[in-house]
Amino acid sequence: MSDKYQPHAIEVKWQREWEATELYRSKVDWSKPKHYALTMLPYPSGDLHIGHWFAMTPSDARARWMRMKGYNVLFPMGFDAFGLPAEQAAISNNIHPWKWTYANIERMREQLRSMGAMFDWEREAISCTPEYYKWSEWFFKKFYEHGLAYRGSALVNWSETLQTVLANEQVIDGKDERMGQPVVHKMMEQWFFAITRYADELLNFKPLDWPESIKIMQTNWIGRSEGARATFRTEVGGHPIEIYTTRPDTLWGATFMVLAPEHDLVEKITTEERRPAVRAYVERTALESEIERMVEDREKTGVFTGAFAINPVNDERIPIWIADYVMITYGTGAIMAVPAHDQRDFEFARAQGLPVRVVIQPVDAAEALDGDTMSAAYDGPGLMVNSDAMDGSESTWDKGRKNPAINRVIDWLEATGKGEEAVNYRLRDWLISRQRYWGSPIPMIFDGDAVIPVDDEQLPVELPEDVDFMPTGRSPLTYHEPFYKVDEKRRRETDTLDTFMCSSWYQLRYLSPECESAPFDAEEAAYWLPVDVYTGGAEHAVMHLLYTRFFTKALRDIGLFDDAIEAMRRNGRDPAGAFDEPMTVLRNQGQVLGGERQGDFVLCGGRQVGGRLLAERVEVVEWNQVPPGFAGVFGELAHRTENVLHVDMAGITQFVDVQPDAEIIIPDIAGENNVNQLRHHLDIQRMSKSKGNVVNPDELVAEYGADAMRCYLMFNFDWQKGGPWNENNIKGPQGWLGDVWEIAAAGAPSAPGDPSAERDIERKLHQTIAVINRGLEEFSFNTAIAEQMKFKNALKAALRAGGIGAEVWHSVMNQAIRLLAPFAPHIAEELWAMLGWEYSVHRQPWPEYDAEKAREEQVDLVVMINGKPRETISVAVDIAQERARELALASGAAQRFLDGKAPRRTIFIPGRNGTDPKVNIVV
RNA sequence: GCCUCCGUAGCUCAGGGGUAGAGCGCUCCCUUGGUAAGGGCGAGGUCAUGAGUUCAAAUCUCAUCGGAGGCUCCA
Repeated sequence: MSDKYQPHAIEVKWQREWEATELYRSKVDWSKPKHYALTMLPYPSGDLHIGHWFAMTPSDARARWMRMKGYNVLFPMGFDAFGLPAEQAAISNNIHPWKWTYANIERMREQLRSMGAMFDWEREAISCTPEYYKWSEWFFKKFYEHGLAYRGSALVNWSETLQTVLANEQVIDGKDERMGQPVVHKMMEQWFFAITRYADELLNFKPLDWPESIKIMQTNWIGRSEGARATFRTEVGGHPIEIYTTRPDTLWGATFMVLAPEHDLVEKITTEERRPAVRAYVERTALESEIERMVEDREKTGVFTGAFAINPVNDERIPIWIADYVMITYGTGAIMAVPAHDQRDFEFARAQGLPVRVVIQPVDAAEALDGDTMSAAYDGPGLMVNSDAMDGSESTWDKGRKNPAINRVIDWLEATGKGEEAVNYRLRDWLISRQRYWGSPIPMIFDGDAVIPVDDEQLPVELPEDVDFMPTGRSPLTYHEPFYKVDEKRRRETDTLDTFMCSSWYQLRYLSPECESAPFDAEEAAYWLPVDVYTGGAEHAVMHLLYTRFFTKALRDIGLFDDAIEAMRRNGRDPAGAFDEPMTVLRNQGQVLGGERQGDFVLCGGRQVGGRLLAERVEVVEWNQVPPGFAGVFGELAHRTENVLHVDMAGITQFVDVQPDAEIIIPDIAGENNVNQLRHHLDIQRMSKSKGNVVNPDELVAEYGADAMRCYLMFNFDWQKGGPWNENNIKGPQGWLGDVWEIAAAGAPSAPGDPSAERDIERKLHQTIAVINRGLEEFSFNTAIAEQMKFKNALKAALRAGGIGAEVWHSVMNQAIRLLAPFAPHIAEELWAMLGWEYSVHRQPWPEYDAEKAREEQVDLVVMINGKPRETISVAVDIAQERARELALASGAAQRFLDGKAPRRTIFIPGRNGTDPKVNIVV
């Protein structure tokens, strides 16, 4: 028996043993309750980073805990393997995406194994294999057959850098989320999924236990608003211009209309006289990138089309303008402009000298609003004015029908046929075609104008391997004739599917990755679905997490879960609601950030010119070691750009220009030093290679062992928040595991038991179980581990104090190791074996919490005077209220403060869940 | 600008009307045949600030300040 904890000696050994004995194979067993724990699958970038460990190992601990609690747990793993990086590697390193991806997967599988997680590798799914994407293609076909996939022309986000279109969700601040390069709008014919049809159902989060922030983000993203649609007509030609507004109560205040520059009607209605100006404006807008259009406080620009429209509510003639503040992608791409009550319209009206007419007058304002003098739009409550029959209607802050004025106007619009109630969404349909090679082919064939799906028997349409990667960024499929040419007439679709489509259903493929007759086995789906707990990063809030919800609902409506529903019934389980949502519970982990780094402390000598020092000499010294009489600049190096140092000198930033021939002295770095070697201060921020603050999990495992790593990650952060990396803190969990090892290795004490000491450790054990249970339940891994550490201390103290008999010690150790198993699976397994218990600790039941055993017998009764604690009296835990009051009043503190007088009142607070009982005496 | 979350010990975080807590770190002491270590004792906090509610506020309410994330010409 080894008396020292040596992680490396045991970890690989147990990982092999677990695999050899199929410890983590999960099979359908209708006699047991199921638990499908899922953690987001990685992209095979080639290296597992600390973020993967942080996301996956706590999830693993929780899955293990559920298993010990008696659930049949499925905890699978796979790879989201299509995507741009593979293609970029192909272009720049001349390596085929297949090779690159598979090599990375091989490597990452090994890295994942070193976590000691309970992944069931028999269920691994990889999205870029033909066995997998056959079904991605098949789903596409099903969607197409059911009208959920369609080809449409739309203004799309086009990335010149990536040579592909992107979904709205993939464009951030006008740049692509991957490379951060500008995205422009372009009219293109593309494939879409009709996600907007599910907008309302996607807004229903009632069945979901998801973080509030994600629900809010999705709600905002879907952006439902209520209002009305109305049709204006052009004065000449009578072209209808449909508008959407959330403020139909201000229809009478429309003094002009604005169309988005891309609007279809612009060409038709523009007068000959205005055409040159309008064309110039439209062209200018098209060239502008999204970023330029989004600059804040941008001055409103636009041009008059020369055309007029008739306002249907009052037959008024108003000018039609075009302006880039109206977006073609929102609503109908055309607005009625009500400058008096909409700030944007107001700014535009003032900039262009257009009239402003008040139609909502606030009731109790000191002065009535006047369109000619007001300095900002008024969007508050009031009474409708200048609105014919609607005058006097009360408009409130409420939106939609809840607002009496809006309600009345909508009724009137509908009665007169001038408009109708309408709901609008910010959400657009999901653009799913990508002009890339490394993705699932879209199983469609063009035959002239006709579009024909590929026969099921011919699926999958396989990606050809013998393609040439050109540095143009164009997809190789577009010039690979054997692929696209079906025959003289017919041509295959060369666009591929957005990888988010592949990851929208991977939780289903895990159920039966080998299944050849269907995307998933109905029996497996009936047993395992839905996912009970899903863990992963919050960065997927509005992409993956919205798409996969849509996907599940679409599959349900197409009827693809019908067999599973039938199987569920057959096995006596109620299928109600089981296939409405993919994941019942969602929790997001935070991010592990780079650690903070102190800048060098520097002494800079040279001559002072203006506000800066031209340094001839810079020396790195010990913190605050400034020679007496030193005349230059000294302090922490806060920042450096090229040769300019920002030195923090007692809180004031001093600028130091290091001269080209200056002498740089850095004692830690041998040889001649240069300015680039100076270490400047680094704030806590994301880990990235360029910042040089990335940590490598493989090296850490080699140094500390997987168990210590797992425990450090769980202990040192609030999991749902994340935080800065601090390697120094690994010592805590490492020392704890070492202590546990020693305690276990020490063997049972031979002394006879003292019932009181044994009762104490037993009580402590059960109190610990309660806290760990709660910690795991709530993803509060840090508190669970802190409690284990405390228990270790108690165990150690008890052993030193003596009085624990062999029988109790064995029972306590047996349970303590089981408590440790989910967190540190290797050491737990080793100690379990070392103490002679049967393989495996991971097949043991979780220790049962016994409230009776956790109960304290004696507690301190706190005597408070006017709410301030003054004295404690040791009493029985179940002390009666009357007795407590008596004891409190008799206490020295009470006597002193009361000084013979009667108390004004006394308040008894019983001790509940661990708190002491109290009596507050008000004097 | 709007929405959400968060400010508790040096650090990372629990608690959440009723005595201010944990781990790490730190001080001091012991060990010097576990030693690039081990053991023991201890110090550390106006719970961001201000007001209100209450017998009692770190906890509830409001305001202010500070931090993180998301949305943003959304008609």
